Amino acid sequence: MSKDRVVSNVKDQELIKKRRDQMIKGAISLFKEKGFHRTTTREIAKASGFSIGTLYEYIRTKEDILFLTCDAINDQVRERLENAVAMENPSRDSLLKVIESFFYLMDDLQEEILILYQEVKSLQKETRQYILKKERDMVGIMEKVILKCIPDQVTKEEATLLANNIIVQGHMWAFRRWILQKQFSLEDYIRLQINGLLRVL
Amino acid sequence: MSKDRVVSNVKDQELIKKRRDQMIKGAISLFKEKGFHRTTTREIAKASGFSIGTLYEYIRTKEDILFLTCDAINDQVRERLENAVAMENPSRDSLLKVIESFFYLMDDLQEEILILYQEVKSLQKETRQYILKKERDMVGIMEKVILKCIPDQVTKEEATLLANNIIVQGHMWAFRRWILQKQFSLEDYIRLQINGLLRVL
Amino acid sequence: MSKDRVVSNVKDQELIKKRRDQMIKGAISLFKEKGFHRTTTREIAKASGFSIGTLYEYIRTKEDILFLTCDAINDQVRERLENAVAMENPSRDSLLKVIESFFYLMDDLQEEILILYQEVKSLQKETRQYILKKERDMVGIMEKVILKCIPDQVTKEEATLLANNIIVQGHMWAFRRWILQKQFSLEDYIRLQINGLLRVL
Amino acid sequence: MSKDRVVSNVKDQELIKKRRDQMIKGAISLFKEKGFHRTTTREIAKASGFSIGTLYEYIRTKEDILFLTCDAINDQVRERLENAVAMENPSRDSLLKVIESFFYLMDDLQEEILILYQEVKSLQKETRQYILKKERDMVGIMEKVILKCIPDQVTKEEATLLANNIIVQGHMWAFRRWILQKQFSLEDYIRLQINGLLRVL
DNA sequence: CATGAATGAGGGTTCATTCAT
DNA sequence: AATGAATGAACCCTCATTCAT
Repeated sequence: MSKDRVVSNVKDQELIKKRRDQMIKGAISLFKEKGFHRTTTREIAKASGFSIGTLYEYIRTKEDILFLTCDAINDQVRERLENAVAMENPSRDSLLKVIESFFYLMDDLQEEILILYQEVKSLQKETRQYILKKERDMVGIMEKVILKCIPDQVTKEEATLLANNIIVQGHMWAFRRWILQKQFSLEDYIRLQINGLLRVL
Repeated sequence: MSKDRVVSNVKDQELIKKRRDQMIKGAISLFKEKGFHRTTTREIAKASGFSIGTLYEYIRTKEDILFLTCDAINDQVRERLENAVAMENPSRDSLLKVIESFFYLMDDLQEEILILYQEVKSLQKETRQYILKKERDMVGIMEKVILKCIPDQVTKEEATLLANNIIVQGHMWAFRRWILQKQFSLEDYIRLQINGLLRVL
Repeated sequence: MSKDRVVSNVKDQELIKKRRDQMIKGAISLFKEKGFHRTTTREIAKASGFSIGTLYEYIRTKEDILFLTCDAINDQVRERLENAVAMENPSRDSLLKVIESFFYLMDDLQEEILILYQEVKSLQKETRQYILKKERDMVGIMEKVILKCIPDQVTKEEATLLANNIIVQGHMWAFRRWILQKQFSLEDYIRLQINGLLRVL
Repeated sequence: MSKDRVVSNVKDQELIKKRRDQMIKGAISLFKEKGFHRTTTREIAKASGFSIGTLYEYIRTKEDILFLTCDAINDQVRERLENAVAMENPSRDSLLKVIESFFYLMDDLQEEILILYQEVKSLQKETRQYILKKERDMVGIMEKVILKCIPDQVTKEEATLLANNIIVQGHMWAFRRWILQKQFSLEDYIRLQINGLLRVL
């Protein structure tokens, strides 16, 4: 399990999950507000509803919190993307539906996406690569959907790039909101981007 | 002048420019390596070739260094983009040339782009907005090129989005290199992205 | 409570009192020796018997220490003055006794008085005024004693000035000791000053 | 000469005097505002109208400035007191005139007196004693006036104490202005204090 | 398991002083 | 004699982490 990368003094696995969920929730809201480096472990403990001592019963270092947080965000995105994918049968139209869902998802998780973009670099190499691996998996999912839905229109290579493009177009709604969300409504943004993609597909 | 947002004790304007250039150079190389927060002012001073006391003769706070650095990166990108733009007469082909140049430019300034993506959020609101304004200007340049080169193919709205897409496609070559640069050579990446855009244009 | 003007991370109120008492004791001995500005927080921590980190668990800024110190000195003087006052019934003689006690008290707290004279100005305006208010209260006590003991010999105005004179005559034994204590023994000083006052009273 | 206690690189004695006068003027206005420790040498240089480099041509250390300043204040007080004394022939009345003049003088030099009270302690032992010696001389002057004017009413001892009392009553108009000047006009203060003294004399 | 007081390395910043020009 | 850029020791304060209770 991915969470086993973080060591805890506590044995009770259920409790670990419960406490870490509290922790992640607190951390996300703080990281949104002030970023990882400007957030103190004391603040995270407080936002999580327990003491600094207790916090350290469930992690080893502050970086562990960042890892758990990034991982949780990743999982959330992935799960919801997989749900969207599962609902559709392969067809050009369903691909568009998936893309649309993904854009809505990104709108929903804007701040979380921002955290990923800005803080992953603070993870140690090994942990960072673990997170990036998951992101790669996400691209893989999108790529597979593309290849399944429009096998004749794209090469493998093109599908890979397309998957990346689509995902980054979702992300950019979050990380470039200071420019995009001033000029486009979410619906316009989705319509226009899908329009652009349509000509390609 | 943009640099006047940062106060210096030293009066000699030329010297200020010289020292700040040293500073920016040192800071960029350190920020690349360990990010803004993990870099100490002492390290920056050393990398710049002078003492910590001297460093603080040319800035007021550590954040000033980040601002100067981001601003310098921005200027560099902008200048080179403007050069590329200036070389071409308006035509569909020349638009492609500009895009290509931009992608090469992004390849060249990968690490600098990464700094922008990851550290701008550490600036104070006002300063951050100053930097973002410049980024908006950059989009404006690209948008204008599009509208000049292919006025009949795109609406104003589409041009705006296209400009953003192109720029972010350039950026992603930098910030997603862990995935893209494993699967594509720069030339392939450019070719494929431009191919995709061709169908749109 | 006056001490609540200073914020602490620690919750245990008794511990706060204990640690701050250690702190004040250490600070006084250092301020006596080298003054507020030449004393470092590390020295205060050391003199208090704990680490710099612990020091800052009980205060927010170095100035807080000065405030706590001044306030503690003030309280000490006041308490002992009130004790002296409480022991006497109103009469001309008892007024003299109170004055005498006050002079002995000043001899006892010479160095502390010096700290007040020299460092209060380093407090922020608001805090300084809080301390000065307490000093005004002290004058009020003395004034009341005068008015009670010799109501027929002095107007309200004269009592006010007299109270101030007496208090400053006490203080000057401390802050002019380099001249007074070379020429007078404490007993002589008290005798002579009271003699002078006698003619007035 | 007292000023020779401070070493200068510059030879021209007149220039030294001129520059140091500028310096003292600047320093006094800054010390009034923020005290010795919170004033930087750069600020003093600027307020004096020359560069930090020039400042250090005329002194050796920051403390030298404090010394020169205290000494200048002392001299000013002394000179004006001596003038007042010189104008009178010995008599009980002229003593009162001198005292009155002294009080007016203290009102005039309030802030300067405050500087003396709060900053002299920052001088090195030897220098401090030099300043205190001058203050002792001032007491001597007052004492002599008393003994000359009312030789039959006071013993030598009483005269000494009286001189100190008068001087401190003058000073307290400055250092306790936060309480006295709220309740008394200068004229009332002088009248009342002299009234008190009258009964003694 | 939970708590929170204690720790001290380390960070940003200041400023008296020097010295080459 | 005047200048002001350069220096670095030293200061205040923070905060991740530990550990006794």
